[in-house]
Amino acid sequence: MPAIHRERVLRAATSSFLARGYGSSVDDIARRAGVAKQTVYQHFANKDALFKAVAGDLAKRVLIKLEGGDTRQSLIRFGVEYRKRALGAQGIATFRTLVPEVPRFRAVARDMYANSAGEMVRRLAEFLKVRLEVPDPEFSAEMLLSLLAGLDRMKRLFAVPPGPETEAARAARIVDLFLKAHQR
Amino acid sequence: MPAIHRERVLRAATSSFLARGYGSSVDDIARRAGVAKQTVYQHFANKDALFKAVAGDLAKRVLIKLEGGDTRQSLIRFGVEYRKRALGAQGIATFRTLVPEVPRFRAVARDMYANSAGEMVRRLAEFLKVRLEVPDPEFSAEMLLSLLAGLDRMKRLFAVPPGPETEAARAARIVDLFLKAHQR
DNA sequence: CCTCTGCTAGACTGATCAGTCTAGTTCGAA
DNA sequence: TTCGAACTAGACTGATCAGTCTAGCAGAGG
Repeated sequence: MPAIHRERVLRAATSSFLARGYGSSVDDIARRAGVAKQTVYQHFANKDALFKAVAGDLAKRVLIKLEGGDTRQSLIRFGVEYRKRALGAQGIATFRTLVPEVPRFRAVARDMYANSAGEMVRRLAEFLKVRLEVPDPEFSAEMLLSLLAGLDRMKRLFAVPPGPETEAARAARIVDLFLKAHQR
Repeated sequence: MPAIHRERVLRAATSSFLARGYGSSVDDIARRAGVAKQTVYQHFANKDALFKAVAGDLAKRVLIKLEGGDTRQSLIRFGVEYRKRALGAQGIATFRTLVPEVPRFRAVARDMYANSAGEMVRRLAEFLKVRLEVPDPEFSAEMLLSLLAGLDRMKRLFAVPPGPETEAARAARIVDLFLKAHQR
């Protein structure tokens, strides 16, 4: 089943689901895509299948590369970028859309975690193992990600306005705390 | 408007919302409460009002006291308890229920944050100020809470099975990392 | 005994929505 | 030119649900 409008439907579904959660209607998605409702069903068996396709796409948008150079500077750059994805409007909307539906899509949800945060842990652990010779790199990686997007994500999720600190300053402070905890 | 069955309705609504999110029906809530639908509407103007009442109650269930004694031991006890509330089945269900509805209840959501995580930050900051003479107690408190329930909450939310480490061991490890970062 | 309040059962309205169906149109390839 | 695949508009079915309405019951205070 070759498909001309599949991509168009997928993009529309993504923005519709992000805006209104799983509850957004197939009619709305078709309208946004500028496509007949029937066309949606030509490409996806049902709403659940469409949602899974969207969710799979969304998961991969968090991924970031860790670059070389000075360790502290690399981690700060990484921190700023990670926070931008995880705490930005789209990251938060993704969260709101996916989290409540996890119980109905457990397997997909686990895959999504593995492809996003899980993959970040792996990359970061590798970096820390080489740079800091940490005894348990995976644990340390998880702790750094927790510091970068723990309570701050909660604040965004609960509509709490952010403090005055710049993103760069906050990332630097967090990285410094993390590095201090890993001094010999 | 004195009210015999108000409490009963509220409890039923809590478990219904936790189980199926805001989408659970008023009929279901009435059935769980063993009460006529009309009775629900005698106590709450509409579904939104009922949801807000439930949400307000749920928020306060995270609160924990910090006890005296050895600093490290106090923090570990606190950590274990906090993780139990934040990462336990009910804490996760609460999260799933509230997070997607925040955009429709921004003011309530902010209050809920202030009464739960926000209040924990205040108490913890006070404790750290006295015990560790930390320069920015609020920042440190936020970082400890992030370490305790950052990525691990994500894992629970995305149905990732937890590792083999016991809760006590993990809390201790996290507290030790936190304390190391705050040595003079 | 009477009345008022909180309650009950359950029918009903109007809206939304997933998914189906009909009856076509468009266009490229054979 | 004919065929078929991908598409269109829009009507339709059946289900769910918030919220209203009717009619009536139970029991406590006066």
